[in-house]
Amino acid sequence: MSETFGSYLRQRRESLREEDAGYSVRKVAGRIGIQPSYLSKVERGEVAPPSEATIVALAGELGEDEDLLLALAGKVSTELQQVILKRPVLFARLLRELREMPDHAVLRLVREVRDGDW
Amino acid sequence: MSETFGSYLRQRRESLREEDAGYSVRKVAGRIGIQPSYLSKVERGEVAPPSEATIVALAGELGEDEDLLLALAGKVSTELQQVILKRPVLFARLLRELREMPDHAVLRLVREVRDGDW
DNA sequence: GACAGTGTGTACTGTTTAGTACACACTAAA
DNA sequence: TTTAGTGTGTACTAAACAGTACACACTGTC
Repeated sequence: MSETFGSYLRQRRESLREEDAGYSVRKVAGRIGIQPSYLSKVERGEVAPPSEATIVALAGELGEDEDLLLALAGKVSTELQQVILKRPVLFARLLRELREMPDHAVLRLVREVRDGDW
Repeated sequence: MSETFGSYLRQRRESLREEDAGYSVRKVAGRIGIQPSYLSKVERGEVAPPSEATIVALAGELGEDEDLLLALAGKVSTELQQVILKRPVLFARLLRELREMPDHAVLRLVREVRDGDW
């Protein structure tokens, strides 16, 4: 796997850092409660992406979308998994059906459901 | 967690066994390539559910739905996860939107998509 | 009464996950 | 020139995961 997660994280953090010195490796690591050396290794892709909890904390700290960041790490949030696990066969069918659909079609579906003429 | 996976498995296997003696713990374990003692422990919930690969093999052997069996083990197939991971934000929104929807509404959605007036 | 087949108890194992703890070398400021 | 702050290298680890290997006691059959 190409190491997108780490470099994405590093870019985002360094970008925030240009305006706020509080976004050093040490400070960020300190705020989310991990070792700076570990965050450094994560950002450089020297180790695998961290746990879901740590990724979520990072997302909060860096103002990023949790689902996106988790996806870059190859993970689906347990929250979302719970949704599927309650009706596995049904959602499995839906997802497979939607696999090849273009974004805009799925998006239209989302809106339809939300605006609920159901 | 209440041990639904193991007992479900055992029930299914013993039911098949009534008509075919080839569904003993030993025979089934042999065919899917695991130790009988391990399958026994799994069925009695003495150990955690097996890996995805083993569950899929069991589903094939017992004529069960893979997604259902995986769900009983608290897992979502990596195949399905891949579908989500390709468009994480979009599918996250859809799934959260559908979380509270009744089965029949979701099912209607599945049909609509399949019959593709899109 | 040997024999094949059954389920299960006990003990152990390699691999993966998700990190920690500490030290080092470098830079900038006071 | 001490001091505070920076990123990173090295070494180690506890817990979880996903099983294996073997032996035992029991049942039915030939």
